[in-house]
Amino acid sequence: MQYWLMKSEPDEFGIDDLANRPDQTEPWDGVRNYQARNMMRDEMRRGDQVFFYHSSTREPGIVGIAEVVREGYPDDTAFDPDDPHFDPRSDPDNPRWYRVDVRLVRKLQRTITLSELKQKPELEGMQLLRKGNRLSVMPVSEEHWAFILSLE
DNA sequence: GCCAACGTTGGC
DNA sequence: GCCAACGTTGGC
Repeated sequence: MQYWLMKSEPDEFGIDDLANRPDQTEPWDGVRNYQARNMMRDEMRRGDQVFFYHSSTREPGIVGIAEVVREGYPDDTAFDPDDPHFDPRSDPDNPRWYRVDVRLVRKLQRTITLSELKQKPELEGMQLLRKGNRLSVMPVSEEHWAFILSLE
């Protein structure tokens, strides 16, 4: 099993939105970055655990845990001209963009904030904390996963 | 709202 | 294939 972190802006789709979805499950669509696409298409497996991270908000940080329940499949929001993530270069016969489905495992008891994570020497080298990191989907090592959970 | 960092695009 | 211009991300 592998561990991941996925970012979402709570104004767009937050942890409570996931909690309120049918079966607490949501397709993670709209990602238009090749590195993130490759991970969703090729690497994420059913049962993998995911930190749900709130970005671009007053207090950015990890707010919950989700789980991959469906492995990579084409993101058909790219085919819909009315969708904000429409991409005319993605062809249904040769899809450019992929998504996975994730289901809520649980909300954390509290937000583990970015500023708190930055202060932990144990997390040195974590991708989330690297300068200029903009990936919305990234792997988390087992050690970092366990350490972060111990902060809760 | 600012701006640094980074990815993508497209002319050459 | 290079690289300048542009758009986006995301913390602050």
